[in-house]
Amino acid sequence: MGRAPCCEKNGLKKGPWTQEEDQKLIEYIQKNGCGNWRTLAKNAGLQRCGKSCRLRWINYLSPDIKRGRFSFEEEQTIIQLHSVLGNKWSMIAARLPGRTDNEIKNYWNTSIRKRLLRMGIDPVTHSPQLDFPDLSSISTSSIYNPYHEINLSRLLGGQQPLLNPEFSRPATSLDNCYQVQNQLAPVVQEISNCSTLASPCYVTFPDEAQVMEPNLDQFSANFTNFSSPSCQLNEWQSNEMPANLGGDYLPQLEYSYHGSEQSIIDPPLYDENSNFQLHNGNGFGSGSGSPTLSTTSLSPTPLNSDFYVHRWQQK
DNA sequence: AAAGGTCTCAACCGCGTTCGT
DNA sequence: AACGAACGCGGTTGAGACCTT
Repeated sequence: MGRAPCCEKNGLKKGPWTQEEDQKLIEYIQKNGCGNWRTLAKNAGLQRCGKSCRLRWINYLSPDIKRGRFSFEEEQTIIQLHSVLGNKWSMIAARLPGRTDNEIKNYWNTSIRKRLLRMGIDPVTHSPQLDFPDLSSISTSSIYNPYHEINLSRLLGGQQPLLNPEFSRPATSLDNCYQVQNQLAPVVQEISNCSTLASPCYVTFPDEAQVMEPNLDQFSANFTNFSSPSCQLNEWQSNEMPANLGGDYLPQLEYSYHGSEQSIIDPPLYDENSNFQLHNGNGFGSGSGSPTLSTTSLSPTPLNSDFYVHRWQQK
C-alpha cells in the first residue's frame, strides 16, 4: 500500500488562505458540492492540494460550523467524552454539532489539558496524579473559577485527605460523570454564584450518605450508544450492541447506592441542541437543586473541577 | 513603550484506512 | 487479490495576537 504524497509539491500553495481563495472554494462547493477534493481543487482554480481544500472547508468555511467560545456544557461534554474516548477527536466532534475535531483538539490542548494539569489531574487518564508536587496548594487555588478562589479543603470536608487512593482509578463511563454532575449541580450553582462574591467562597456538599459510586466490579463489556438523537432509554440500557451503530460505542456501567440494591442509572437525554440533558431522577443528590447545569453565571473559563473533586471525595 | 514570554488556532504532516480499478 | 490514489484522523508546528514585566 504505497502512499502517494498528498500533493505534488510543484507550484501548489501552502500557508494561510486568502479571502479570494476562500471565495473560490465556497462558490465552487455551493455550485458543485464537494466530492473528489483533488479534482475539486483543480476545477475551482485553486493552487492548493485537495487535502488543504478539504481542511479549509471542514474546519473553517463550512456553514455548519459554530464559531465562538465553547459553552460550559460543551466543555463538560468534551471532558466527559475524553475520559471515555481518549483523543478520538472526530468521535468527540461527532457529538458536538458545529464543532470540528480540530477545534476541539485545539481547545483541549491549549485550555482544558493545561487546567487539568494545574489541578494535578492526569489529562490522559483523568485520574489524580499521585506524584502531583504541590497538592496542598490546591486548597487555596482557584481551580474552578480562576478569578475567585474556592476553598477546596472545605469542599473536601476539611478532614479528608485530598486524594483517596480508591479514586485514583480513571473514570470509565459517562454514567458516573452524569451521576456526579447531578449530585454536584447545587454545588456548582453555589460556586457559580460565588463568582460575584469576594473570595474565598465556601460551598457545601450534598449529603454524602446519598452519594452513589460506580460499581466497577460489575463493569462488563456492555456497550451502548448515546450519539443518536433518536437513541432511546431501552436502547441505552440494552446489553446488546445495536446493529446500526457501527462499532461506535461507549461503555455502560452499573451503579449501586451505598448499602442498597444495584440499579442502573438512566442515561443522559440528548436534546435538540446537542447538549446532554441531565436526569433529575433516582433520588440522589441533595434534592434541592436542578440537575441541569447553568452557564449563566459561570466564569468565562470554567473547568469542571466539580467532577474531579467529587471523584476524589468519594470513598 | 518595548522586549520577551505565553497563548491561540489555522494549517501542515504523516500514517492508517478505505475505495476504485 | 493487489495495487495505487484518495480520504480521514491525530499529532505537531508556527505566525500572529495577547499578556506581563
